[in-house]
Amino acid sequence: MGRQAAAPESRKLSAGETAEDARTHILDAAEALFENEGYRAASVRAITAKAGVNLAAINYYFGNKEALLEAVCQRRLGPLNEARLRKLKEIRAGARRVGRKVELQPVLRAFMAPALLLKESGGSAAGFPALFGRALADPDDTVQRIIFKMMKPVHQLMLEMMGEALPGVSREEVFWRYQFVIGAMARATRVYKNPRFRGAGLEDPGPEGGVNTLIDRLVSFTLAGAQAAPGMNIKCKKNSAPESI
Amino acid sequence: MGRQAAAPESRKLSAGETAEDARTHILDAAEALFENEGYRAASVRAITAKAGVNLAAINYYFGNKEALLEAVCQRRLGPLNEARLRKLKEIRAGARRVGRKVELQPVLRAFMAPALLLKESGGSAAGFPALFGRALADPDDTVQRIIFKMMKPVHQLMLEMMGEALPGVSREEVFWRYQFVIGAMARATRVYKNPRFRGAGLEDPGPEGGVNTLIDRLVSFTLAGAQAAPGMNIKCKKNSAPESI
DNA sequence: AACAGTTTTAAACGATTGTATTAAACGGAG
DNA sequence: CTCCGTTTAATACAATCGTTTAAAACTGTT
Repeated sequence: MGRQAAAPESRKLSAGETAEDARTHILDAAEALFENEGYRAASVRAITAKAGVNLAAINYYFGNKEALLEAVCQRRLGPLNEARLRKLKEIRAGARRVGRKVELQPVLRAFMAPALLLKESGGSAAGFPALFGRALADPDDTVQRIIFKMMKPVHQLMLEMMGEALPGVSREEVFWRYQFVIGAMARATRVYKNPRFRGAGLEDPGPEGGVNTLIDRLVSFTLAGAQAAPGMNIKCKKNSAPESI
Repeated sequence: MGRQAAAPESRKLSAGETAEDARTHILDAAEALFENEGYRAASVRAITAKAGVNLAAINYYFGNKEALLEAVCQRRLGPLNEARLRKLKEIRAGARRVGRKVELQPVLRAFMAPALLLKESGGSAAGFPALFGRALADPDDTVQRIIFKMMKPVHQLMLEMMGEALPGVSREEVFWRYQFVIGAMARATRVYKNPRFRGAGLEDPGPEGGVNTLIDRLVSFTLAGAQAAPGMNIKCKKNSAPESI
């Protein structure tokens, strides 16, 4: 714990802002490597090499590798979750104003769109959704704790508003439908524009292969799924006709 | 590469079957540790210690750690995918027999049920679905290659049959809906019975908290999602009334 | 009992990991 | 210029990684 909090706090750089540059370069390199290799596999040596800084720079600026991961996530997930919460509360306020219950579709869109829109934000942020999609399933406890802490307010509000939008559906049922939404979105962030899936049934990006199309598909899928009547599909495999339409 | 294929091939053990026991103990320990720690983080020392065998046993029986992961996956995913393919072909044959198109609901059930049913198969296999759910998002290339190779036949048949069950839906659209199905299922395998999510909006396991309930929820959600009309939810955010129902 | 093949053991290998240390280079203020 | 706080640099550290080696222990057969 020797040099605790050695990060610069005086902030009186003026000329080249080199310190802020180094931090940013490290964050960018770490984001890219965490996305492609995972948290554990991305070594501090690889990160510092890619960032063009010295090996010790990570410990100097962030303390340790775990704090770096937290900073990487915070940089993107902070504004992203703020946008989500703002939009969700806006939706709820709008519904209150006209004395109606919250509508499910804009809620799902408010949750998913900000994340996927990062994908076409030219800069280095484009890689974060995939990184986050990975992190959701990362076995590392460090990753899980960081993600869970940052997502908790969003999770709570989403569960509350989905519950309101789905009257008569039990809390447990709402919980699971929200999990399915998360799963579908997380999968999308990892598959979209991933060269591994090129040609695996997906020939061209298509005439409308942009992120907006993907968001529409996700919202359409999860909206119908979350509104589905439960238990309709139990034990009707043999006697009924195969299709109706 | 020194001792290539040093695995026992003569198979003339008779008394205690100790060799097969060691292999099985290693597979069980590796399965549990891969599930909880991930492929990279689960060291061969931890695996062999948990299995109660010598450190060198993994290299002796499997060659290296990567081959061990492949064996772990093969042991569960082999029979599992066989069951899936058998059921899917059965469904298709049944549809052909009556001259109709394949129905989507049994297709989704045939894909998801065998995997989730492992969760309540008392033995060590119960941990595999979560392991597989993780592996789907694992950043490690080794993991991805193994999973992709084993899943390819299932993926191909699923895409084909979902395409048949969804006439008029483009191949690209079918591809994405299948990805959403995979994502929802993968998320379910990792959340179900995970102590981390206990109390996060899910108070009790509920009176019907078994795997069958989860499967029904998944099938219900993904069936409605995959059958949803696409693009219905575009551009209706501002001018229309906040809610209609 | 002596042998041959299989399995288990203890020890060590080189490589890589995250972090700590210590000194050198930098840059504006006095 | 000199000084001082900040940043960079090279190097070393202990720990752990997957794998290899060679000898010991065990097995059933002759």
